[in-house]
Amino acid sequence: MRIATWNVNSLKIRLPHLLEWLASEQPDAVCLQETKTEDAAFPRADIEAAGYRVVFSGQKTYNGVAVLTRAEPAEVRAGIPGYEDAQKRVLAATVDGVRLVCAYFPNGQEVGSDKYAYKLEWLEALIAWLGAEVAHYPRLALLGDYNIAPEDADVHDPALWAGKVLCSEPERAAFRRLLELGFRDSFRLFEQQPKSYTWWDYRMLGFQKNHGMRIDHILLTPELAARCTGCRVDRAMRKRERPSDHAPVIAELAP
DNA sequence: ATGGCTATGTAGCATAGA
Repeated sequence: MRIATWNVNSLKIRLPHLLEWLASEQPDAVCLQETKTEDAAFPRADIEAAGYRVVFSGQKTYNGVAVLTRAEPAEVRAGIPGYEDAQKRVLAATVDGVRLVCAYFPNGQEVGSDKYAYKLEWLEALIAWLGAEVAHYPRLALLGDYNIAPEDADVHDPALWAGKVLCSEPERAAFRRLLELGFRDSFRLFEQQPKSYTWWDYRMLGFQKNHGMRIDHILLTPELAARCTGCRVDRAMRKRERPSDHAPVIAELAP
């Protein structure tokens, strides 16, 4: 089973990229973030024509998540239970015996800002919820744009980013707390190229210079990690005209 | 040091992203 996550930075703009990528990579399940699309305007027909079922939770302009699956999804739930949030950031579904949680973590803007406080509060709610979920779903994958670079090795210029949003200690501590729930970082289960990133700034030739960060992740419960045979960043679509600033991350799970 | 792009909403810029 091939599962993937991709922050598309507007599904409307990126739909041609997505359809081409689905055809070439043939994933069994895909979690999308930043669809920026209201549910009424979601391009369901195009995605179904490509051979996927799709569920989504979106809003105008900001945020928005979707889960595409080859098989019929079950137990579809939007949001973090008990955490009221107008921002559409979380969507969960079960497919092929795997509980998929698609998440678009808050950016946080700047350490000390209101948005940063919201990010930390949101992280608390997520961790509390997932602590219970992993007991209920031993085969759970948390896929998404975490907006956290877990280690300095995940940042092209750690000195420049030290203590800043995406790299601050409270954010990294939250990531470690996810690991303490038993999650494994699928990317780090395998030997990888140094300076592997998933996001590059549109400005200043960020991609061409590989000035990036690894902020999109696939975390797996131990049972799924034991089945994981590979994880990679797919940079191909980032090289195209009008790309998303994020590249997809793809993990392979043995039956 | 800042921000250089990109997307959206909406009609000339403001906001947000990371």
